[in-house]
Amino acid sequence: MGRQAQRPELADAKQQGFHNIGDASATTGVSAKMIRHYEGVGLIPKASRTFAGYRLYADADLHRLRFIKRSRNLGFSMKQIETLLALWSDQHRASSEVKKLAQAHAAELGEKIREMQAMQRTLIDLSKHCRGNQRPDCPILDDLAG
Amino acid sequence: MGRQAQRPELADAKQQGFHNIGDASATTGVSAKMIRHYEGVGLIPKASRTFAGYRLYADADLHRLRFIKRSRNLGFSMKQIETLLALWSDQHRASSEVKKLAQAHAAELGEKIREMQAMQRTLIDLSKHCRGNQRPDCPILDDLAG
DNA sequence: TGTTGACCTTGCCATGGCGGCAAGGTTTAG
DNA sequence: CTAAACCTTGCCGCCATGGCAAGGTCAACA
Repeated sequence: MGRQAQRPELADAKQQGFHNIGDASATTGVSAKMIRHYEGVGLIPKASRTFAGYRLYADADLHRLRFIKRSRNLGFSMKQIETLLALWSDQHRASSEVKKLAQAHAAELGEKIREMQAMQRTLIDLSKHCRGNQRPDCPILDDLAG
Repeated sequence: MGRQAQRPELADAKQQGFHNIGDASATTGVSAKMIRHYEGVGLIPKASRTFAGYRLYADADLHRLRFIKRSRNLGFSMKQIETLLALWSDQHRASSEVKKLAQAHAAELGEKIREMQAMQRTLIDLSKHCRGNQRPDCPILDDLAG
């Protein structure tokens, strides 16, 4: 007990404040699958491992994962998040760069929103003109048929 | 000349009002690639072929392709379009079914629009609070970092 | 101590709608 | 006859994610 067991390792690491991928997933909201994927594509550094090959995450890694999660929640693409992460860890960044990226993304969103609203308007409009009863005549189909 | 050449076939078919895939693509706005794909997944029937294997499309096929194109333009999924096509060719359909599908899709769009608007609002809000200058301090990154 | 069940590992396949490229056959115009 | 423009099939890529399978590891409990 005073000495360490031969190769507990995971338990050891946890006592030293590390987390396995399940814990990391649970506390960051990023699925284990995606954590591995992010590692694969280089969004996060390669995790250290236990003797048995289990991935280990320190608090800084969890922080980074939460950053990614929040960025995804705002709809940023992986490529954009790559840039955001670089800016985040760059002490000499200009905030204008971050702002530019955020505004560009907001504009992209606006574009998509406008497209979808146009679709929605058309659909609602068509629906208004459709009786929606047991009869087959339907202005919606007529419109789609041209 | 009076007699037909041995195996013109494509020229023959065109004279009979058929179209090759290039023409079909040009007149419907659906890429040749996607026309083949739609055939593969059963959205459109298997095209007839010339001796040489070139696909041939009659006007009814073009009509169907335009229907699909317009449906895609309104954001319907392939699965939904499958249903729409079935309703279109069903003389005994109830227009209520079409309307229900259109309204359901409009609702889906509304949901996505709302999500994206929420993202956009957050981004714009964060951007407002960011100076956007040469200095590194940035509320956007601060927010992403939690 | 042995077993069980919950974890972890890698790797491959699927999604949705496309686009692109390659290697080959066909047609048409010059 | 040749060159260009078409057509064919088939495979790979995108993006971000989920699922499944076959195997190794670990923790807890009897």
